[in-house]
Amino acid sequence: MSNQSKMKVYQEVLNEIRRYIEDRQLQDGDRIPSERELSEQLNASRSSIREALRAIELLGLIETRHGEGTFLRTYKPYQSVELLSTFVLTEANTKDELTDVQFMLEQLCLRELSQKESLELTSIEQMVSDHEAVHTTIFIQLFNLLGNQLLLKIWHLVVSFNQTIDQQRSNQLTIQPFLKAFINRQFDKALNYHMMMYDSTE
Amino acid sequence: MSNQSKMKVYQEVLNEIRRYIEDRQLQDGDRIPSERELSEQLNASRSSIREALRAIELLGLIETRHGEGTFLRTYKPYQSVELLSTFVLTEANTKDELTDVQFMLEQLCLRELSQKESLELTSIEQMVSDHEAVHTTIFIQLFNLLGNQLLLKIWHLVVSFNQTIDQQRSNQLTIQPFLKAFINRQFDKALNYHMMMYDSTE
DNA sequence: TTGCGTTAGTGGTCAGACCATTATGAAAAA
DNA sequence: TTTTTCATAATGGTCTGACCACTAACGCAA
Repeated sequence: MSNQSKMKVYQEVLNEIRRYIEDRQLQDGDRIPSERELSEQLNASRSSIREALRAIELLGLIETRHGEGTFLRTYKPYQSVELLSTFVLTEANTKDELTDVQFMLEQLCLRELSQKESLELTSIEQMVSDHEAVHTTIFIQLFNLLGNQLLLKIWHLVVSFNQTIDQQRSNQLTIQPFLKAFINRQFDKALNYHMMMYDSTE
Repeated sequence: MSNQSKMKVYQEVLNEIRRYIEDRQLQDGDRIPSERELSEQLNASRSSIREALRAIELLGLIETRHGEGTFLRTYKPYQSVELLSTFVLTEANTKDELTDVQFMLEQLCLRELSQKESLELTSIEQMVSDHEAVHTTIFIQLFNLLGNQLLLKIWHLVVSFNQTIDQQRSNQLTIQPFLKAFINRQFDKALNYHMMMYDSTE
């Protein structure tokens, strides 16, 4: 490995793998070269390759199948969940910041939606009748309605971190009125209900 | 390693380390046993120990110092967020989405600031006289004023990805009035100027 | 054609070696 | 005595090579 900078080899490997994925526009389910191939191509020992792979595996970015290979995987944070929860709990600041950001992003989403003229509400309306609808599910739909995939990803990332330390945020008592207000385009009312979700649990 | 379940060794090691920290109530800066000690105590090879340690190092939970040892470190999600962003932001995001998100985050920041009663504006006021002040610099200050480091980090990441394709967004003609309006707490006016920065270049 | 066993490729794990860096303490110098 | 110097031990960083376990693919036999 070109170890020019004093960066560790496994860090460099990380970058190389990322670049590899980027260049080839790999997507969910696509295969990554075998550890031995990477070892040869990147001129690093298999140990170092593995250190990098194990790290991104723990992050939830890849999936490893014994005897088959290593595969890209859409980010599912639940690998690191338990792990982080033990550590993060102590840091009150961090927890608050996470919650705040999640709240602000959701509020942002609602505000943006309120300025759209036409909204395709069928998916939302379905959830009113579905009493199992959860906070996360709902906002996935709402962010989808906005159409900005990047914002959805960012929000989803924040949520996943937040879920490690915090619990189910809203109950049916606030969710149903919230949804109904939103569908009727009473956005101020919806924003109020949304705020209540965070007030009640904090 | 007891490898009873088909869980990988490095996963078990992860749990053991977590338990170790928990039992002893270790805190920021405390030392973790050396790789060789852990290897012996947990009955696992040093490679497996290292795979586990590298993983949590990447998460930002520990810090490693060559020749000294491995130390616990207060967890801040910034590192993980940054790492994940390189994977998440890279994926097929259109330039428009990046710009939109940047704009929305800045707007969010301004809105939040407008609701604060007291603002420490000295740092902002300095920039009015400093005619070299740049869009990025200004908003770093503004996000700092908000106080949420995570939001700043997210915005900054978006900007850094955006700058690769887009350049200097605002010129002095819009920046100066924007700053003055903000300082005088004319937030609606400031928001307008902010919008103009994006209108003119799009 | 169908079924089965061999085989090659892959990840999982280990042991041991060597290097680079740091801390420590003993010996030498002041 | 105090300070400096330097050898030594301990630590992380990296590599090599080996072996096991699992999977898929291929070819041969029924």
